[in-house]
Amino acid sequence: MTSNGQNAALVQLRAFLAAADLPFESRLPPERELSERLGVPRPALRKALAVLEQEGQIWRHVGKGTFVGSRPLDTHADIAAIARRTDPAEVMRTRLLLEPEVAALAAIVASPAHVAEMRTCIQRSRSATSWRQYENWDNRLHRAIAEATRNGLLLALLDTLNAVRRAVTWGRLRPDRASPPPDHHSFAEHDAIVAAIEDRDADRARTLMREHLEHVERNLLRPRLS
Amino acid sequence: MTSNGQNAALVQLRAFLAAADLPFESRLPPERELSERLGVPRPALRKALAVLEQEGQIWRHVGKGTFVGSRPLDTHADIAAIARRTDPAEVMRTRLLLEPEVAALAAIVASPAHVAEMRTCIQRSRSATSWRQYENWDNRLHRAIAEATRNGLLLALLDTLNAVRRAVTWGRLRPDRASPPPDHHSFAEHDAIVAAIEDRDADRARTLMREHLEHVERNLLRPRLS
DNA sequence: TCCGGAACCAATTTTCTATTGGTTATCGCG
DNA sequence: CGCGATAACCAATAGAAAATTGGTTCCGGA
Repeated sequence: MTSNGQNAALVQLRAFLAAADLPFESRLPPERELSERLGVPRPALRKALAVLEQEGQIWRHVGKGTFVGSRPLDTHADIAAIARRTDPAEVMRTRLLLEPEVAALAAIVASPAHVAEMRTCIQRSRSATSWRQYENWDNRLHRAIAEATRNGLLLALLDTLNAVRRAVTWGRLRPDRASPPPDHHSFAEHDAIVAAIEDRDADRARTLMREHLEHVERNLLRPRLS
Repeated sequence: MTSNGQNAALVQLRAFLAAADLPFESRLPPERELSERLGVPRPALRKALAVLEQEGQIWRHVGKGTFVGSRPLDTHADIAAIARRTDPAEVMRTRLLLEPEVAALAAIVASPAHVAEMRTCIQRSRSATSWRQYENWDNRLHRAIAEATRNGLLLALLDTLNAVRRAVTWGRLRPDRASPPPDHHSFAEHDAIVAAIEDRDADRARTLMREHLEHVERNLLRPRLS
């Protein structure tokens, strides 16, 4: 029992791949054509292909074909598509996971100019005359903290997160009549976070940011009381 | 000059919109059909539509149609654009910020099926016969951990991060001759991380993931010694 | 001069067809 | 019976063709 038809198929397939020396991500012939070219029945060829796929050398997909290399994970960073498959709670949980760490990192590497930018945002948010204005400056503040990390990639990811958040929250906007009360919890919390960053106290910045977002989350669930 | 044909068109269009009471983002009839229904010539209707568009009540696009509400801002995060403005070090710092928290969250909410998936990836990575195969299963493992958080948005962000990482690292691939040695540091570290997740020990999972990535980072800077 | 009508243009969606990996049924051979 | 090859069929995908739609141009008539 040195070789049956199926093992022969695997050997021939390996030989074919070695001989072809295909570049990465390139497509190899469809199964029907390949089975004919190698003189191997399709079921046997499929088993051989399954082995190679298990080994991670190729990947296949119905309607697309068989490709060399590893299956490309979805690179479609389409905001709308993401927003369709998520919800406000998930957005909040993601912010809660990300932003405390961002604040901690900002505390380590932020420059005085960054801190000044944060202070400006806080001041503008305090003098906002509508919820829309307030939210605008609140967003700018959180982005300023992200900028302070001096990590463009991280910033891009947070921008994506924010775009999704806007897309998800779309439609259920606060009535633009009133404005945030002077004792709104966020004001003091924003101050404390920026102070921690200025003090280079990463742990405190992280904790305060987490608590701040938890308060925001609570207000989201029970929005209309002020 | 109380009303000419064009003003009449605007009035009729407003009446139509009020009567229809269309939900947000919904499409209204194409111009040709609408002009016939309202008994208004198309040029006049178009001017009326232009007014409404100027007012921000509707938006239009060739081939798509006319819609109620405000034009959705097309924010498709372009992987290539991000990759151009970053570098491997930044990618690593971002992973170091994100993935420990992801591991901690996974430890809290992962299901046995998720853990089994991780174990499979580890096993496959151990039996890899080339660095490419190893990296493939390493990626799948890290993604399995992200999936275990049951947070689709977080998963999408990590996929974006990975796409950027690939784009940045592109070209400088390890030679595919050798294979990872059996005592490669990642094997034991992967095992420990998944064990911590299975034990629902979030703190341990976070710490182990951070240490693991720090080792990976060190190996990236001084790559060819094994 | 100005507006309505029609034809035309370009971007987009929709529809149809061909392709492709995956599955199932059937037959042949040992 | 068991195993595998052949063929037919299925579902997902890509690609081309056709239809749709907002925008533009041109011309005739009031």
